[in-house]
Amino acid sequence: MQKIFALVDCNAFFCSCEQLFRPDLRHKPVGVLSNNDGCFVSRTKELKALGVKMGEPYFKVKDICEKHGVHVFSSNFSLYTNMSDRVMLTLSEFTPELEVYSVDEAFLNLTGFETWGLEEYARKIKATVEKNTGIPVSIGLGPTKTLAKVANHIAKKSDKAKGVVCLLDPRLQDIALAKTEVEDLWGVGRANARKLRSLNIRNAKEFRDYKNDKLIKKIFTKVGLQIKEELQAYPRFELKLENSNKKQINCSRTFGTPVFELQALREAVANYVSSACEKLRKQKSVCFAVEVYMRTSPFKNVPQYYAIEEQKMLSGTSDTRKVIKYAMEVLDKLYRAGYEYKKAGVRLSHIIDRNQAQMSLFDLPDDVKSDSLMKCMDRVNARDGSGTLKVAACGVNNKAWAMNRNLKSPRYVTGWTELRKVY
DNA sequence: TCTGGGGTCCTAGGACCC
DNA sequence: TCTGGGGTCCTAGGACCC
Repeated sequence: MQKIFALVDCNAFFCSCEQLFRPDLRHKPVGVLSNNDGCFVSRTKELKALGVKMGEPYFKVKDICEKHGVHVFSSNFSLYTNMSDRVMLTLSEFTPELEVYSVDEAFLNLTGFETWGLEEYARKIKATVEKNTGIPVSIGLGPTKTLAKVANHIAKKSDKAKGVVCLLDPRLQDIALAKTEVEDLWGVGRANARKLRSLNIRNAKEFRDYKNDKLIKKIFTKVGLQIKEELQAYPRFELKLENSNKKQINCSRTFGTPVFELQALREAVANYVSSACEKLRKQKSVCFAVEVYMRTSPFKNVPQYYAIEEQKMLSGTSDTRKVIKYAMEVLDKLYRAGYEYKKAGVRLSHIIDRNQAQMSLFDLPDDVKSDSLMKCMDRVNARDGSGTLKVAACGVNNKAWAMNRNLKSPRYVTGWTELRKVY
């Protein structure tokens, strides 16, 4: 039986979330900035029309924004993840199999739904999501994930499509692929687009019909060939269903103001470790290694320094205090005085399920006391806001390194409102 | 003045083993 | 001085995604 994939993608997701609580901003140019109010990460179509690009640094287009009365927000991730949960919950009612691909995208398995009238069904999904959550979405349908992506791309751009495009008919695939530039394909980035162009492959149809598979595999690896086959309507990427745990957990931030002192770096890194360990405990895992890095600003004409090192641990842990201890050893070793530090980060890796963690002969695994302390901390922070309870190394005030978020919207969705995830 | 953050997957190459 | 071949595991780095 032919498989059928749908890709549901929220339109200008972060902006749509902000507009929900500011109906006066509907149909206006609105943008959301990255952390530290750095660059644009979400734009309404009205803002795109003003020529503001994705990833554009805010300071470069501030003039244009002020001139056209653009409403600009700092990012408010707790709002976005909360809204994302609601969207995904609604989608889960329409399919037995849902893959949450990112905060604003999901793949649905609609195989065997033909009898319902697929396009009608997709329109019903779209209408229901918008009714339940207020978030507008576009939907692409196809026999493979890659073709569903292409369909979605067209659904977003075309006025005629009214938000839904179905690419199950091979004749429509021909037309759609001929109109799709190779760099707009899912999985084709800058480097591989350049390679394809050098073979005189300009659009997705030319790629799909290219004869030399061996050459594609050689210059573009196995994945390149899989993409090509997906364009030929052979499914190569399946839905990823299991709520899979992260294999590495990062936390890094650019500082609001540059940092010179070791003590300030220690505080910042301790905070990043805390947040990473919280995520680690949430997925009931432990890690065996922590990596720390620090850097100066590559955009600034000052002496540059970048250092990174991993510290392995003798036993798996998710105890914030233990990981901080290891991280501080690395940090102290890497730190050089006299540099203007602009960013630091940590990465937890070698992550395994807590139950599978082997006992070590040389180091004590997390004991019951550690577990209950961490549990208590997580509970309080979930209830009263993150950072209510922390370990002392995180510091308490005077955070020169804290993020600038001057344009943040209020806390619209408050308290402990996490929706149960039972997709 | 002001340029984000968090992930995954693949491959090549080295270390090691028999 | 001569010095195979195949397998596995790990890591660094590249590319890509949203």
